[in-house]
Amino acid sequence: MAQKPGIPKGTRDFSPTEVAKRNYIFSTIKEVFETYGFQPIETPSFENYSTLMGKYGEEGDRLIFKILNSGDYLKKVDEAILVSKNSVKATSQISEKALRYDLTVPFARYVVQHQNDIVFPFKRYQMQPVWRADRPQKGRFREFYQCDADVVGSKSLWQEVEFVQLYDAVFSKLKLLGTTIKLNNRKILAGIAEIIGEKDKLIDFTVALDKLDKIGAEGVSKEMLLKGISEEAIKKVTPLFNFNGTNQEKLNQLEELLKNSEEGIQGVKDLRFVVNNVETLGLQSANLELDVTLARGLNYYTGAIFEVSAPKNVKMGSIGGGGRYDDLTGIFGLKNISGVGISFGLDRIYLVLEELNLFKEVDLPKPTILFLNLGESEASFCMKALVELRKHQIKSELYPDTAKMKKQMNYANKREIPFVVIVGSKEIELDKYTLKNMHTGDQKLCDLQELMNISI
RNA sequence: GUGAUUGUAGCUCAGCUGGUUAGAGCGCCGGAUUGUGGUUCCGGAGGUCGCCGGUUCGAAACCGGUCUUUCACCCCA
Repeated sequence: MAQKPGIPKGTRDFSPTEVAKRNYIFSTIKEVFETYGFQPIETPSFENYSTLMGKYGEEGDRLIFKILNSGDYLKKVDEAILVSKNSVKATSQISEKALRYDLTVPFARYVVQHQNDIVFPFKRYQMQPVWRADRPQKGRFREFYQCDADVVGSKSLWQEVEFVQLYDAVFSKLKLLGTTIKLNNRKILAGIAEIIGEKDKLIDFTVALDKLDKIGAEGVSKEMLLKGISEEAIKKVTPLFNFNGTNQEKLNQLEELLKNSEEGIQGVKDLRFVVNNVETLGLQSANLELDVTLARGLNYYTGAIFEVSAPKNVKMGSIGGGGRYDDLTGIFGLKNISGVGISFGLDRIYLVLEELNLFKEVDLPKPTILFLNLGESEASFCMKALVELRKHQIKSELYPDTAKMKKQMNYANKREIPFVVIVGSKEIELDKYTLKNMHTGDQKLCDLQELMNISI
């Protein structure tokens, strides 16, 4: 009985056209990365279990794909753990490898491991798949690509300015106009938490605040109360629920609100540097928007936080994100190295471009000329011509089987091959080729040199 | 992990409140047309109705479980 074919949940096959479109995005991002001075690295698809675990929070640990040990892996597990059916404890005993969850942690590991060979500040980019054991939904897969660019070993805020420009450059180049680059700073969030006297609830506070545009001011207040944040504190942050105006106006408001928090004031200063310089330099198509509710990846970001949303008419989660982490490599033993980076979500960008019909005509690698196969000696004659054509980079192929002409013509038609060469006994005798233009239907007898002059 | 949702031919889908040989369009293969494709006409192959179990005289249809699809929550790109 034949097995029904299928692929795991949240994974996809890509057709030639899809691959071509994806490559178009890849090469665009890559080109801009290199223009900005980044160099590529690659890391393994899977890392040591211990390298990844505990780096993304409890939720992250759950979403990491673990790889089962080889051999009789249950034999070594403590009897007590097996009996207790404690999955978490058992996992650490039956798995010592796990699939990459993002590109940042492996990069941190890379930097520490190769610190002696790296010239700091180190600017690297990396475009590889990552895996998450998430439940798939719109724009969310279990295998997807991230395109990251990070700088380690520099605390300069010019990097933040450059990353905003880089985002703008890529999306402009992709003709994806009207994206919004949201900018925040963890110091602002920490400052606010300090002002309202809920410093220890920073994470709960920001996670709730992050949902403002989704559940509204009322929903946010409710969630904050639920997390044990006092009513009085919530009252103090209400101005943030209606936070608008230009970036400069927002900065002024924040300055006033945070005047009693040293950290908060530093955050305002940092943001002002970035905002002012981006304003001076200008952006091609993106909008830079200060967003105090932005709180993604707070587990490790310490300074700037970025997130890019697609143009407003497209319903899609963020298509990019990033931020600064002052002690990126600390967990692997290299202290005082600051990192800042951004990421492009290739698969989501693809969906957005598709929805907005922004893929230019993709060049599918397909032959310009198909030689029909009308028999063994004819095929042999054609192969000699093919050798020459291919030496001249002319994409060409011979229909592999001797089949009816209708069938071979059909094949050329379906693959949209623009030219067909017909060689029968007549042509062999004349040492010529009948070249047929599949678009116009015209055909003419020509020699090898004329075949080579085909340009399409 | 929680809550919904989907699953019938290669593809897109019909199939009435359970009733006997499960249909269409497109695609595929062959022929009309043995050195000429896209059009047309004719013919053909292809499905244990996602899987397992239950209810029933009888299940593609009803019920339960499981997998899958899509979506929301959580979280994230």
